[in-house]
Amino acid sequence: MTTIQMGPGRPRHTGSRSSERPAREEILDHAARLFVERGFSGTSTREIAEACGIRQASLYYHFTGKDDILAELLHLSVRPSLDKVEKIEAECAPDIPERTLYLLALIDVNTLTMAPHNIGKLYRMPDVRNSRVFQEFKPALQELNAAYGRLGAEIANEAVAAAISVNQLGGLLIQVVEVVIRIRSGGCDVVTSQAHAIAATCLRVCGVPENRIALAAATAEDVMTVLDATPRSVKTFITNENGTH
Amino acid sequence: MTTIQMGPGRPRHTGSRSSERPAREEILDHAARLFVERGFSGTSTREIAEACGIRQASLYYHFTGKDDILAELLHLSVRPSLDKVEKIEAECAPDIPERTLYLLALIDVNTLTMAPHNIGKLYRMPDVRNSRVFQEFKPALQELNAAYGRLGAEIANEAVAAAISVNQLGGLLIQVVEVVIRIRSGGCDVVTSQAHAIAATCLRVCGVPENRIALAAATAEDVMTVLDATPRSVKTFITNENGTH
DNA sequence: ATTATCTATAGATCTATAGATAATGC
DNA sequence: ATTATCTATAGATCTATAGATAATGC
Repeated sequence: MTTIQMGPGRPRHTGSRSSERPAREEILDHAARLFVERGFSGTSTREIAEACGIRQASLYYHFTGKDDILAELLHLSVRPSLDKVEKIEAECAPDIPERTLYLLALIDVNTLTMAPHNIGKLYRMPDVRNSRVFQEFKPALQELNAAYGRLGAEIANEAVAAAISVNQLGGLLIQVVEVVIRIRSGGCDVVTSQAHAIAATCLRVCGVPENRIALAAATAEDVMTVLDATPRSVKTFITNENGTH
Repeated sequence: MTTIQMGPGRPRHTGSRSSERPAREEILDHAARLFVERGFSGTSTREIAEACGIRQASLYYHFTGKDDILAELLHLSVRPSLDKVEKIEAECAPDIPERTLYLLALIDVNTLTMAPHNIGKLYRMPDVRNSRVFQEFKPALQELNAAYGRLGAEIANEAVAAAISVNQLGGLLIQVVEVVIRIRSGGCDVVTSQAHAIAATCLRVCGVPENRIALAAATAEDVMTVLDATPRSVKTFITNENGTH
C-alpha cells in the first residue's frame, strides 16, 4: 500500500515519484552506479537524470554540477575508512601487533564490501583523479597508505623489511585489500570468510608465519564487535541502496 | 641535424613532421598516454590529433574511429602476457613448483613495467570494459587468471588452500602483480629489485615459507635469460615511446 | 596515380542557465 | 511564499564524413 507521496514542488513528468526518499539521495545513488559502470566522463547528466525519472536540468536544483555530485560521492566513501584507522590504533593494545593490521584490513575490506555500487572504484579512475575535487582527498589517502605501511613494517620479517620500503609496503597492502573491488566488479558478493582470508593475506605479505596469523585472526573477533559502530550517515546511504526496506 | 623528412602525402599544417616515425604509431602512442591520463571517454579525438600535430579529421585516415585505436592498444598490451604464460609452463620443469609462479609473476611485472604509458591501466577502466572491442580480450584475461590460480593452488599451504578457491587465488595474485600499475601511477619507476619483491610476495600470499621463496628466486634467474626474447612488435612499440633514440 | 594530409561541416551530443509552473503550506 | 520540478535553449563540444589539395613516385 504505497500511497504516492506528494511533497511540495511541481510533480515529475513521470507522475510517479519513485519513493519518499529525498531526491538528492536518489541522484547520488544512481550517479554512483553509473559512474562505476560507465566511468565518470562516460556518464552524462542526462543519463543520471533519466535514471531518477527527472529531467536533466532538474539535477541543477540539487547540485551545482556533475563535479559536485562526484565530490559528494567521494566524501561518502572516504570518510568511513579514515575514521576507522584512528579508532583501531586507539583501541588496539599493542600486545599482538599482527592483530592491528589484521583488524585494519578486515574493517577496510568490510567498508569496500558494503560500499554502495562498488564505489571504491572511483578512486582509480583517471578522470576522477584529475578532477579538481579529488585533490581534496589525496592527503587522506596518503594517510591511509602511511598507516598500512607503519603497521606492516612493524610486523614484517627480515626478508620483507629488506626488500620493500615502508611506503611501498603500504601501497602493496592496500592493493591486496582492494582485491575486494576486483571481486565485486566480477559480479560476486564478498562474504565474511573471504574478508578474513584477505586480512590473513595481508599478514602473509608481511611474512608473518601461519601460527601468528591464526592467533591474530582468533583475537580479532572481539575487537571487531567493539568497532562495529558504523557511522550513521554511511549506514543510511547503504540502506537506501536497496530501495525502501 | 634532423633533416625534415618529407614522405608522400600533403604536409601537415604544422610544417614539421615530428619524426620519421609512422603516423599510425605516433597516434597510438599519444592516444595511449592520453587514455591512461584522462580516461578513454575523457579523451577526445581532437586532443589525440593535436598531440600528434595533425588535424582531428586526419586520424580517420589511419583508424576507423576511436574504438579502433583502443582495440589496437589492447592488442599491443595483451599479446605479450599471454604468449609468455605458455612459454613458461613449457620451459619450467616442475621440480621446483614455486619457481614457475615466481617466474610468471616476474615476467608479468616486467611486462607491466615496460608497457608504454602504464597502459595496463586500460583494462580496469569501466568505459573500456564496456566497449565492444574489449569483449574480445575477456577470454585471454580469464586464461591468465586461471594460470595464476592453477600455479598458486599447486604450492598453497593448507590454510590458504582451505580459505581461497583456485579462481579467487588467481585474482588475488594478479591483483598483487598489478601493484606495478599503482606504483607507476604514482610517478615512480619500477626497478628490478622491486620486481623480485613482488614475485616473492606472490609466493608469500600462497603461504610458501621464506626458505622456499629464496630458493625459487635463486633458480629463477637462469630461466629468465632464456625467456627474455621479447617479441619484436612490442619492443618496437616500447622503443618508440622515448622518441627516436 | 597514390598517399597523407587538409578544410569544412553535418548531426548528435552534452553542460548549464533562464524563466515558467504546479504542487504544498502559511 | 516556498519548493521542486518543468520547458526551452544557448553555446560548446565531439565524432565522423565528404571532398579538396599538396606532396611523392612512376
